Amino acid sequence: MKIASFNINGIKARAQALPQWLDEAEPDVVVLQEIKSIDENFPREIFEERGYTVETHGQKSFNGVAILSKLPLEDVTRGLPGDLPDGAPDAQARWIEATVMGDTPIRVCGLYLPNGNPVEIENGAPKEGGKYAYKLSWMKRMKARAEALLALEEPFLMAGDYNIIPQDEDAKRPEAWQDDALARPESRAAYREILNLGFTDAFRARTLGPGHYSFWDYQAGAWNRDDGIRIDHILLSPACADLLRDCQIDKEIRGREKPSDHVPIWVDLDA
DNA sequence: ATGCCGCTAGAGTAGCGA
Repeated sequence: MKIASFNINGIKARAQALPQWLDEAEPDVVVLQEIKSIDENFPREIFEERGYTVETHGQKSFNGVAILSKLPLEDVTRGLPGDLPDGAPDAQARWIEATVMGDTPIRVCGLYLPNGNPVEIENGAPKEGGKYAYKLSWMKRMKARAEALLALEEPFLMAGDYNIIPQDEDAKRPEAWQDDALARPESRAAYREILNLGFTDAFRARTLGPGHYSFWDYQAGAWNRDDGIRIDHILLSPACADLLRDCQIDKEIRGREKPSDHVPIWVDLDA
């Protein structure tokens, strides 16, 4: 079973490039981020005519996640459990889950983790109500959700745009990112807290060393200089890691016409 | 030091987010 993650940076803008990649890569399941569309406006037909079931969790203008699947989906849920630190509900559409009913059912979580910039520190702590505090509090909620799913002892994975550069080797120019919300120590620590629950970074289970990226900024000729960062990840639960056959980043997509600034990452599971 | 892109509002550019 091939499961992919792709931050498409706007479904309308990717109406050509996304179906072209789908037809070539033929994933069974895809989690999408930044659909930037309300559910009613999502062009379901493009995917349904290719045999995909479509489940969206969108909002106006920003964010928005979705799951496409050629296999039946069960128990679809939308939104990351938990509220904002002040108790208000989280209005941002960044999380969707479904169980993919293949030979071995796999719970798939699609996520769009907050970017977190600008970093605002007040009295040595992330400023309350700021974007960086939101990112870190969201990661705490994600950790809680991961713990709840681990307790079920069933294979699952969490795939998406994590907006986290895990280590310096995951950036062409790590010094340029050291104070950024994607790489700051608090961000990396929160990511490791989740990882240390027992997850496997699927890509790093197969490929070591520098020079592997999933995002290249549109600005400053980043793609032409291969000035990228690895921020799209697929974390596997222990039972799911046992099923891993392969994990790849489809880098060449970035050099095509009207590309997203991210490229797809996928796993092949023996499931 | 810097080069972009997608979205919305609402009429040309401007602001936001990333």
